[in-house]
Amino acid sequence: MIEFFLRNKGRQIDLDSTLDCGQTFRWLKDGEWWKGVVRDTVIFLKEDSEGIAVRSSSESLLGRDVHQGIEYYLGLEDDLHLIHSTLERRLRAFDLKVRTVSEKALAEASGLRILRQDSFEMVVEYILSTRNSIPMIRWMSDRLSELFPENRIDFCGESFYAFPSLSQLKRISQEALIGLKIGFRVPWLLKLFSKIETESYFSELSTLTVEEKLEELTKHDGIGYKVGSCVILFSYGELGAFPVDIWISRVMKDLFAFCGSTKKLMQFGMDSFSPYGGYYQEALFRYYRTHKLGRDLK
DNA sequence: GCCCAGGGGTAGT
DNA sequence: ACTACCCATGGG
Repeated sequence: MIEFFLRNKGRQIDLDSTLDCGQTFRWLKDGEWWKGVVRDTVIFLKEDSEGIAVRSSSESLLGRDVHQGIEYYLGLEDDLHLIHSTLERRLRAFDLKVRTVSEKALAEASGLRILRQDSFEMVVEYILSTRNSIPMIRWMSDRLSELFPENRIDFCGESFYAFPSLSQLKRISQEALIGLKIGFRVPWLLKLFSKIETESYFSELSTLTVEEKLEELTKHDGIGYKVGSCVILFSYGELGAFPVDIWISRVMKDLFAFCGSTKKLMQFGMDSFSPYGGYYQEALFRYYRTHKLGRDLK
């Protein structure tokens, strides 16, 4: 076991809002510790005012030293001061209600960071997210991982499962997926698993522009603008991506009196809050959900 | 652009 | 028990 302490050094992070805001599905809080699997490494995180205590099952993470791997994964390299001040500048173009609500939302999300997750895992999990709740997405994703005993990692007396690779999922049967209550999403996943040749297909998309990434991802069944922009934001660190779900479309109507298709709302968000629309979107999403606002809108 | 199926868990009443 | 609601997409 590797154990170390990651000092804040002025970089704020709030693990609760970062790991429980809908951008990631498999992290669980157990007492004071957040427990999760990043690729094939089990990570435990515990936060205090000085920084984050880290326990890791491996010395390396994402092809780097685990210290640097964690900093990358948690988005600690993002300059939150710059991001928030840029967003506040963009917000000056709007009226007092927009600015007031947005500033509250941003203040409450002051330690929320965008993660850099695995692109293949994000694609599969966000296809599963279609018309689904976060606990069910977590359940499906965990059961899917447990189908592969070779993915088990024992750490600190508990068992964890790494998310399956594409080559593993190519071997999975339609019946097995149906058994995981994946329902109408099964044909989308089967088509994806058979069509894509190597997992590097997804990581290679990182060199494309946001528009090109969206165009490529939405070629696949089960990936529309919402799922595609989530993958782009949460795995490629495209901080301008602006996923539009039911909550964000309520926000757009409530704050901006803006109605329209997912694509139009997404484009409005990307254009208006460039290059950090993703951070603004997460703050609004969290604010409206935690305060249960806008539910009487459509 | 509009409408609708797809399935099951769960929180609120 | 019953209802409304889930971080939508694809096809008609």
